[in-house]
Parts: sequence; C-alpha cells; structure tokens
Amino acid sequence: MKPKLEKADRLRRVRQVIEEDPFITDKELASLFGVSIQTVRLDRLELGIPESRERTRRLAEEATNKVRSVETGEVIGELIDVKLGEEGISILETAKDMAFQRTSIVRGHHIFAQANSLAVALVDAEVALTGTARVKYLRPVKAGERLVAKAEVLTRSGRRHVVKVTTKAGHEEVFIGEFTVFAVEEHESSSQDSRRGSD
Amino acid sequence: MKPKLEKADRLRRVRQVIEEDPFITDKELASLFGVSIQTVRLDRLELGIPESRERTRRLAEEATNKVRSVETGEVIGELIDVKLGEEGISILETAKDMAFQRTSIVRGHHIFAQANSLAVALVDAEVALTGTARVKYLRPVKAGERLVAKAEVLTRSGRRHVVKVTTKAGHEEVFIGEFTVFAVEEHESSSQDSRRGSD
DNA sequence: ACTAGTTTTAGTATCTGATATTAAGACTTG
DNA sequence: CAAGTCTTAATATCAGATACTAAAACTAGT
Repeated sequence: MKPKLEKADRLRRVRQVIEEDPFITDKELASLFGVSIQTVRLDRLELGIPESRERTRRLAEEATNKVRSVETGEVIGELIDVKLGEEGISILETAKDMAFQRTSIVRGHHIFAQANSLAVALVDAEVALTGTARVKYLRPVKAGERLVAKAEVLTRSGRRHVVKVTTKAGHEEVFIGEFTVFAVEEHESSSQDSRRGSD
Repeated sequence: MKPKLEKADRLRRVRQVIEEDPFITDKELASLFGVSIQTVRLDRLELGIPESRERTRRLAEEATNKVRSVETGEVIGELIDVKLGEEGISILETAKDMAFQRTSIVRGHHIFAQANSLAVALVDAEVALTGTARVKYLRPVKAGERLVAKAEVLTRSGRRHVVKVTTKAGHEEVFIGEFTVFAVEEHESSSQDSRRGSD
C-alpha cells in the first residue's frame, strides 16, 4: 500500500503548493513533483481545484471586490437603521484578516473604525470630521465574532456633536466610545481650514 | 478626416472601457464597438495595453501584494527606531484609498491605527492589548501627506503601560493620543480571559 | 505466478484568448 | 485616379488548458 500513501501525500502537497502560489501552472507542478502533467491534472480534478488561469481570475476578482468594499466604502461595517442626527446601528462581521495571526484577537483599530464611522455617519452634514475620541476596550474580540455597534447623539451645540457608541459581541459589551464630531460647511476653503478635525 | 476622429475617439473609449472592466476580452470589445476583433487588437497594440489574461494576472498579483502588506502586516505604518518599552517612531504614507473621496481627507481610523499599532508595538510582551485610548485630531490630514508618529511610554505599573503618541504631518501636529496598553502573559487561557483589552 | 485493481503516463482532439504576419478591401483626400 | 490611412480577413502559432481513450506500470491477493 505504498503508492496510496504516496498519492495521498502528493495530493496534500499539491493543494498546499497551489494555495501558496495560485499562479503556478500544471507544467510547473509536474516537474516540481516529478510526475507527468496528466497526473497533476487528475490530482487537481480530484481535489476540485480549477486551472491556473481560473484561479488567477478569481483572485483578481475577489481582490478588486475587497479593495472596493473595504477601501472605497465610506463606512466600515454595515449601516442598519440610521436616524440622522439621532441614533444608528452598524454591524461588522469580523474576519481573520482583521486579527493578529497569533491570537486571533481582532485589532483594536477595526473596532474603533466601525464605531467612528458610525458616529460620523450620524451627523447630518456635508462633511463631518472627528475631533476627539475616548474609547475603552472591555474585552478582546475574537475573529469571527459579529460586532453590533449602537450609537446615539448625546448633545449637539452648533457644529459640535457628541456621539456615544456601544459595541457588543452577542450580549457582551466589548467596546464603548465617545466621539466629538464636527459638522463642516461646504463653503469652508479646505486648505486654510486649520481648525481641528479629521476623518 | 472623419475616420481619424472616429478612431481617436474609439481609442479613448477602448482605454476607458478596459480600465473599468479589465476582464473584458477582445471579442467582447469588438462587438461592443461594432468593429472586428483585429481592429480591437490593433487598438490595444497602439495603446500599449496587454491582453486580458495578462491584465487579470497583474491585477491579481498587485491585489495579493496589497492584501499581504496591508492586512497581514502586524503593524500599520513602518516602524522606525523602536526602543522596546521606551519609545518609537512609525511612518505612514497616506494614500487616496485611505481618504474620503469627496474631500481627500484621510479617515480618522487610519491615523488611529498607526498610533495604536505603534503603541502596542512598544510594549515588550508576548501579547499586548489596548485597554483605553483618548485621542484628539488637531487638523485634517490630506491624502498624500506623510505621517510621522512618535510614541513614548509614559508610565508603567505591572502590566499597565501608558503610551503617548504624537503624529505630525511635516512640522504640524495633526493628532495626539494616549493609549493604555496591557501586557498579557502567554499562559492565560484565551477564552476565559474576561478582563479588558483588545488589539 | 497470474490476475484484478489502482495509479500513472501517453496521445490525440478540441477550446479560449491570444500574438504575429501577410494581404486584401474600404474609405477619403488631395 | 493614385497614395494614404484605416479596417478586415485569413492563416500559422502559442500557452494552458479540458475531455477522452488507451496503454503501461505497479501493487496486492489468492
């Protein structure tokens, strides 16, 4: 039963190698494992792994989607039920790539980003900038947990809004934060605006 | 001279369409513009645009690089001169994709992320989690500005470290923050750890 | 040792999305 | 109408595959 073991072993390695380098072709795999190209193709067939061009295509698609959703989206997390100037809820599905590899603990700035993004979204203005924030992390969040952030505008005086955000994972509070957000009028020249604010 | 105009026009559009959808094939382009496939290929040749598979490959490569550098990196920004437990400097080149499209103002959580990441990196422990943070955004940061964050450990009592971070763009302070970071020993069971902390 | 079964390899036809090349039409402008 | 640009057609070739058929190699069981 030596060949069976060898084959199973090869299959595992093929999967692994392809995962590490999705651009690799059957030809390269064949010479890498010292088998014929047909064998490699049978292996891929067995493993349900598509051809290299298809893998590349998917990678590109996925990545561009990701880039678009993560980087061009104006909001981190999904906005649910927003009452402008009053309150709102945002949901963020945490994933492995938001966490430290060693511990799977979600990095704080993602939780901050969700809360801050929500706080800014609540302010009914053309542009809203964060002035200050005071935040507290109550317990570590594991990758995979679903974070529900609730925000409410506590006070408002002129441009200055104070927004309180509470984030829960399940029934547990994991994060609370208080953000001061400034509404900015459109006609303010952007370069000479030396008042506080960012975001 | 009608055809010249038409051609120049088509060239412009071809470039544009490909930019919008890099996965599009010559065949599709041909029927889109009502010309032969050869014409499309001459156009691409003239414009110096590679074939769709090549475009896809590049996209995938680029994107995976990006994903790896942005998401698997344990630190946001580049660490320069870190003295564990004492002080450190981190540099972050801000880009358009970190900013709001409308205003080109860098979103606050990126600035927060750099500072927080640096603060955590300064703590000499297996795992370090942020407990609280108090931050202030002093002026908006425009995409393209180079952010230099300086951090120093103010106090330390047991696991609790207080780290102060000041971020400058050029000579101007744009952000200051104070982070409480907790060092966590390795032997603590991760699931029952209900004390504060994240990141 | 012989046979059945798995595993591997070979070979051929076909596909897609191309490059490269040659040559023939179409159009248009002086 | 000839010279030029622009467009299309046709053919050979390529990479990286799929799909299929069939032969060889190895392995185990009786």
